[in-house]
Amino acid sequence: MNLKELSKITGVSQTTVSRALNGYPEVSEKTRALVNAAAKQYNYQPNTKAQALATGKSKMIGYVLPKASQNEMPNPIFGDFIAGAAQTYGKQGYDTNITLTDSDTQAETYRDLYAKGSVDGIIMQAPKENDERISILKKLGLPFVVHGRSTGSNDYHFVDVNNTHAFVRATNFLVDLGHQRIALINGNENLDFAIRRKHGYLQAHEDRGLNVDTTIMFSSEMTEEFGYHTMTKLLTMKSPPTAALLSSYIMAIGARRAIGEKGLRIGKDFSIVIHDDALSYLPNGSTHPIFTATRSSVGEAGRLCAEILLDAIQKPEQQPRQIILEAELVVGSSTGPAPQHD
Amino acid sequence: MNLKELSKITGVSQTTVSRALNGYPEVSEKTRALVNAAAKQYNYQPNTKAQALATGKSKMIGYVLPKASQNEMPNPIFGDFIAGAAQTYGKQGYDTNITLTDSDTQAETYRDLYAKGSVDGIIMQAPKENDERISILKKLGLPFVVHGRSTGSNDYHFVDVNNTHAFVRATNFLVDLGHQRIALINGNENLDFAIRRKHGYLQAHEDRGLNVDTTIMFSSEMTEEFGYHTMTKLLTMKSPPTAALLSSYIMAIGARRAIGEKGLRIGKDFSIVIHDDALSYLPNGSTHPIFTATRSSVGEAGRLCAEILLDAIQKPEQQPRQIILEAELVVGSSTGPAPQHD
DNA sequence: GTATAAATCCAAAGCGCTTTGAAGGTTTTT
DNA sequence: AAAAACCTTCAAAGCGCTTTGGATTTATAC
Repeated sequence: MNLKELSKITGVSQTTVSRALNGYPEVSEKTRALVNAAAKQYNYQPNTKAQALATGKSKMIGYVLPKASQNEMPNPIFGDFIAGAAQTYGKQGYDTNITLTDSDTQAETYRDLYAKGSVDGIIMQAPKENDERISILKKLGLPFVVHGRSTGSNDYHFVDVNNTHAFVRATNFLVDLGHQRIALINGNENLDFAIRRKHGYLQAHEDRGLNVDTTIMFSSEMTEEFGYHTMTKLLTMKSPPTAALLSSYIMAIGARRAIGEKGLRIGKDFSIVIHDDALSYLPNGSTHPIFTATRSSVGEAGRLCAEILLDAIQKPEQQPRQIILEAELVVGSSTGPAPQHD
Repeated sequence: MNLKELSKITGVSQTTVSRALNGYPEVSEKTRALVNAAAKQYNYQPNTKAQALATGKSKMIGYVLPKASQNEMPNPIFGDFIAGAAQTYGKQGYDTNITLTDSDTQAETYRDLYAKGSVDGIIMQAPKENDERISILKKLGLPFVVHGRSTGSNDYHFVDVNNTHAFVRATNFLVDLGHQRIALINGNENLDFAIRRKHGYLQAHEDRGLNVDTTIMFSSEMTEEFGYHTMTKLLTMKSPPTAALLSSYIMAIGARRAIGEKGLRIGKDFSIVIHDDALSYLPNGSTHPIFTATRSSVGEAGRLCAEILLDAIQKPEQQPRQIILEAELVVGSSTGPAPQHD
């Protein structure tokens, strides 16, 4: 069923059908009712491609994800993020266009997406420090919002967690409990969020007059396995730390496994604070938190990104909106006073 | 940069430009080179909407995901699945169109997707028993492949794991170790895969002449928390089981937590076999498996789905291709002989 | 050298929609 | 009753591409 057919059926011109359906005022209520009824009856849906071509708007939001590869994996938070964003998209009739690409060609992919006219706006994820993608997107003039942010430039929309502050607080929390040697198990430090968390960790150390020991600072892809291996390594040191900050729940799972294997008790023998993205399939305890954590919902971030982006698409020339979410510090049973030295 | 401009620049007609770029033979190598060079220089990319409109192919694969809600959550395997699929899509220039919808309107969403001409084909996920979506997709004539399958009809493309057999083997493996009371912690049993796994579990019990105890069979959304609560419940029974089958790694993480809290040792005091989707961020041990598991890579399933779908799009009328992957049974340290009764 | 075939190229139509500019029909005003 | 104003509708152009059918040029055969 297309416009022409529907026009024939209703006996009014294509123009009128189009206008009736799109709510234009210059059509009588009589005809509008007639058209609407026919459209419903024949389940007429305007062809999106034709509509996009005619209007110049594709009603698509672009996401560019790195392909799965050795050193890059599908992001476990993506599902929750996009589900959050979709609450906003759905209402306004936007769909999501996902392009997968090798990470070294991401920038080109953005350029192509623009040249091909595939999307009206883009959500950029996992920004690095001085991320070149940002300048490219700015140059293209394609509306975009960054989930996270990129040190280096400042005039773009973003939604980020106050990662620095979160890890300052987390570190202080542990120091207050008497911990002096606190490990950091971080995400890949070419990513902006990981850099900021590290800064927070370092800053708190400085503030509290504690020495930093780079041999208990780690960063890599945030897998369960990395959490496990790192924690195992820590626990077999001559003078192991008594606590650790972990950048994700997933890594903490591995860390917990390592701690369990050594016969130690979390929260007693070893304290852990994690950053909790509030993933739906990994709730950090619904009543009482399992892990003490800095918590910020990635679904909520998705929702906010979407709102800002849709807004930016409608009115392109406006001040960058920059939202920095404060993570809440939730206290669970994975932390306790530092064990006393015998 | 569009066709018309490029045509003006190169001095040949739009027809020729189009043909040169799309590799048609009726254009001399001279002109083709000329056109290609210009296209590269100006980074010309054909407008996808116009192309789609002209050809009738959108070069988009549709996914319909349920919105996040109380009883439905973003699927943690989605990222890996789509990353696998994209290896295939990318090569052939397909992108992914994700529509999020309430789960009770999924069927309509498919119909709309078809009516709007947004996609050339669809990957259907998380099939239920007698899933109405399948008959709708068949009626529409839109190429689709199901990740999983749906008891009830049989004439469609799908890629599934042999869930029944996997859980027969897993159960037998535990029985061989002397376990007599084996719990089942399953996914939501309105989903086809969960039904099949349960069947496998039951069948093995029957084969081995074991009684089935429905009080140690559970099913729900596969979260860490559900794994934890269920395992806690099991361990506090008067006569607790000595082993359990779990439908996902995520749930096993919760189960492990519960077991640890009770001071028991996995593989010694309590045995666990899981189904492992081989998620990239949750590797079940790279050298030695953490959990004994029936393993089948969801990324691989994604790749196969994509291949079949693209094939089906090219040649619509062909026998349904149905791939049933056998899960491998990998033995890790989460299983051991049943503890002897005192 | 002309006739035939092959190789290149192009103008124009069409994909399904939106939107401009104009026309036909009603109602109101003078 | 004619003029002005508005309301409602429509034909046609245009979005950027592909593709048909035809035209023009070049190569091959007679």
